[in-house]
Amino acid sequence: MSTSLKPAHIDLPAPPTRPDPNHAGCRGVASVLSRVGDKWSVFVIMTLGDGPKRFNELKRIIDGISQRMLTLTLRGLERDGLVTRTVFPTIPPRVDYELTELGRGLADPVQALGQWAFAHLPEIEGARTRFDQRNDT
Amino acid sequence: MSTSLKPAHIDLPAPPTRPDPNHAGCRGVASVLSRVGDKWSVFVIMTLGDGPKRFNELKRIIDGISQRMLTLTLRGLERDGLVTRTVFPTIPPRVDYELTELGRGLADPVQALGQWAFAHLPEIEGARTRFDQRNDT
DNA sequence: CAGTATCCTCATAGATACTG
DNA sequence: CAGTATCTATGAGGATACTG
Repeated sequence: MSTSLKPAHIDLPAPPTRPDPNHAGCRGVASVLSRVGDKWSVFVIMTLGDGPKRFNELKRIIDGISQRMLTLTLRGLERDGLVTRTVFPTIPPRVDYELTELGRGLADPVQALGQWAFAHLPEIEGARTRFDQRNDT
Repeated sequence: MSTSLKPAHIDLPAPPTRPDPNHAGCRGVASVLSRVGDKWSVFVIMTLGDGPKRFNELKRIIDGISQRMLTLTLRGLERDGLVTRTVFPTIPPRVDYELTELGRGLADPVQALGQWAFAHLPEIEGARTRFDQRNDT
């Protein structure tokens, strides 16, 4: 595997000079947002939101994700204690992924953000269009 | 400038085959989370949370951010309608950045996520340590 | 002061092939 | 079925130098 499970963007840059509580929080936020904001984690968390799923089940539902990326995303989430990985030693093998209590807790604020995003998507897209028109030609 | 203001990870991959409402929401979420989850946007949004700031003021406060990345991040946020950029044609020039109404609205769910992150950071770090011990040898 | 313009590096993510 | 292994490209992000 070429990609480490401890990506650089999770262990963040230079510590703040001021021990500002806002900043301490910010580092934590950013650490979680890096995890949650990467290309696929949200999809996986949301998909697991309505019950445990198997590997290829996730792959089918999320569509567009490569096998490799699904594996890496799941390992990352597992590392952070957000999902559990349960292996059933049958033939063919079966592996279930499920949100932990922690993972379900994370799903809430993420969904809040999601609802905000959904509600304001028209505004944002409008702003993007206007900005691009001002700057394109 | 080598980096586009319309990064590929914001205009997302293949559209879902099923018009699942959950999925439509997910794409929106992911779009915003990509913006919010990139390396610096959260810091900027949070820093602007307590009032407008100037370019170098932001650069000093956020520390670790390069001039280039601050510029790009601010442009991205401006493009999405989350911050305004106000130029005072004085000498030396002065440019103020400020959260828009939209930006302040985003700050709320982001802070919610941030508080969750801060509250559960010990759990997450514990999980990471245990995972790494299981797999490092 | 507030940026652009370049150059460079390395991590992220896709495609493909192979395996227990 | 559920992964690993390998190769490759793309582009995010840093360093530095220059400018209105």
